[in-house]
Amino acid sequence: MFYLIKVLIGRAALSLDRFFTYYSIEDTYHLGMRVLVPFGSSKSTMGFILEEPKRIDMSVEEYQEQNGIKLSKINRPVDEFPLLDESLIKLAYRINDYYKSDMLKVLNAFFPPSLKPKDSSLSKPQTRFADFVIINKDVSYKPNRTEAKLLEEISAHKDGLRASKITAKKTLKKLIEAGVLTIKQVPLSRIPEMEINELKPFDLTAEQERAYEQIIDSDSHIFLLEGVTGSGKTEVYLKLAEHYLKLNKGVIILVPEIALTDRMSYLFSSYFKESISILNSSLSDARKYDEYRRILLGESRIVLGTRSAIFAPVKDLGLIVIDEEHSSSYKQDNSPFYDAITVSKMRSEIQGLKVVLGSATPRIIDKARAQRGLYEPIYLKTRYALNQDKEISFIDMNDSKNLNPQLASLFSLPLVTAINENLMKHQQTMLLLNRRGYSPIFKCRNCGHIVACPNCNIPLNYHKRTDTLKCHHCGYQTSAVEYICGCGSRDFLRLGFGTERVYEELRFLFPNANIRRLDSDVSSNQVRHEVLADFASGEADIIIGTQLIAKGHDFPKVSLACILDADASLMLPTYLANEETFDLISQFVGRAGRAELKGKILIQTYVPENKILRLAASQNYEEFYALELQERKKYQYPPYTYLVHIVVRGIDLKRTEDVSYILKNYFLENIIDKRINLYGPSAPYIPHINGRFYRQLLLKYKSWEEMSPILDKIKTIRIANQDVEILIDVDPGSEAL
DNA sequence: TAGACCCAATCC
DNA sequence: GATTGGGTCTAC
Repeated sequence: MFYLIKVLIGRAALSLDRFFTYYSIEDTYHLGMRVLVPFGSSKSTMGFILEEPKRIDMSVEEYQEQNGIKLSKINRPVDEFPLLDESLIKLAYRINDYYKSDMLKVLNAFFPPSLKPKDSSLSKPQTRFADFVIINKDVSYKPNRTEAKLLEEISAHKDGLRASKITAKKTLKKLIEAGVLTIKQVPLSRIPEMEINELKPFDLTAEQERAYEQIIDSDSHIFLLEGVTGSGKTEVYLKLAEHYLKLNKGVIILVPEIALTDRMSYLFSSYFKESISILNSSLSDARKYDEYRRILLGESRIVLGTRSAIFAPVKDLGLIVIDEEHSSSYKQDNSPFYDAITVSKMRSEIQGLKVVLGSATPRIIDKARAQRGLYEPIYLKTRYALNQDKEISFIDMNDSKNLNPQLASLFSLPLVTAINENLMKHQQTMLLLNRRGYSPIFKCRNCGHIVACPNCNIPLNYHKRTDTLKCHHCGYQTSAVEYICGCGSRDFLRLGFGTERVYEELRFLFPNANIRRLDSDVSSNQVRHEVLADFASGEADIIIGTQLIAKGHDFPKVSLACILDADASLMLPTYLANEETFDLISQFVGRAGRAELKGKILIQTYVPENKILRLAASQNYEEFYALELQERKKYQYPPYTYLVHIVVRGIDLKRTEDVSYILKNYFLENIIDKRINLYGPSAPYIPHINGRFYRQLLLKYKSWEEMSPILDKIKTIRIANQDVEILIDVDPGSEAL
């Protein structure tokens, strides 16, 4: 009698995306465990058990003979308990099937860094242990005075006292020898005690109460909670989480990014105290592991985190909330290219749980699903404690009346006047420019050459503070002072504006103002926090930033908000350009005039009549939705068709092109009389990144049942062309590179 | 002629 | 992905 154990080898290779079978005499191996197995020439390789081992009632020798195969013996388990339960393994299979990935990449997305299959994590510290001293109550002993004092100290601690905290080592040793005290190894959490403030109990408004009841009572599984900023979605989430916790069920709350988790995590941790785990990328690997362990053991029942928290192994998950569901950060832009919203729906189908998608401006595709009855729509309309009184002006940057040759090109006359007026009133100003660095173009004064990235061949951005030239695409950077043009010149023009330059220009124009800058070049989270805190407290007069300043934060004293280059994102080569522009601008506009102050909004644009800009400025989501839906229909984009973006990349240009044509021919043969259209192959906007050449294809399809099997068979092409990578991005976040 | 180097094949 | 083994290249 023995057990047949199918193991997925934890090494990334096309030919290893299948099971290898081992045997064991013991019944210690179960679904979801990591194990060590001999593999090829290596004695010990990490693998995963993704199917429950099968008991075979004959000897290993007999079985090998009957089936004509040789089985190796499994070495040992890695974990004392399974990391994944049956529902998570089902989820992994579904993700793998939908996103046309491979199991190892999918598992890679599931685990925190220290458990990821690739760096086998065995040598790394996993759980930290510490010695704790506990009292043996059944041993009778007459302590002397010092001993009694120590015993008293220890008994004050319910779970024992940390051995390292005891100074009376001799007494300790003596008592251990006498058997009164024992040393116990206790797993230590690296999670620091959170500063928890008492949160006043609150009541939901009638409208919030209605939304809450509707979600709990309805038979639907997916809800689209549409509510403007300030309509109190967060309070609804809190009460929902509380409800599920009372039912002894777990909850996952997803937020777009760390900057946003601050307010939300403060609120939730104050409310749920030690039963919550907060996951974000700034945690150390060790802490991520500790949190993962707490979730796995059921110590924390509520998980608040960014995209990857959708895989949290929460016990008896009952509810998933996805806040700001329109955020592009829920889509992973590398393999397995999953979208947390799609994954949440899969978890819902597997586990029968409820999903709440919340947003003031839902993704077009989700709004359409709600309209078609796939999601249950819920509205929170009332905006409270907010001043709706706004004055919006569009500044036509083509109109010379608005410009002054003395001023830098991004500063129109009405803008400078408005900032001056606002400064005189001691009110705050926010400026948005979605471009970091000093200038986007670094051009030789002698020969006119524009300095480009050696990897990507797109213009390098000049950064003044570090005096470097940076590629915003691949991260390449080089010193600017030492740069010499091909023509021998060292004299360069810096053209165009990034936030760094706007900051410098503002200092020059308004020397007495207190000005701050916030973009992803502002290095640490700590500093970003300080910048935001300074501005929120009213200490700073002006803040210039990228989209980081548009989202989430509450700045009650802002009365002027300006978008310096509103058209920038309209030009993006994706069908989502309008949607992204609308989101960014409407959110930014929402920042001004939130309290008692009247808000003034200035929008600098070369297309002042553009409808998207107009609707965004007036935060008219419903009308934008209707308009954009017509556009999508006209050009056959989601939700009228669905997309698959295929990227081919390789070291060798010729091979990369060849494979892209192999794919083209393959698709052409297979899409005949199916509702599938093929576009490409084409060279993407940036055809060469980090020494690799890129080509892309786009598929538009109507039916996944038709599309899916065609994508499955790409595996054969992959195997036949291993020198070139083929990336399949189902439901891409942008269909062009 | 040993060692360096490269490529393809294999892994229960 | 890691290792192996075989084939070819190369330097003294």
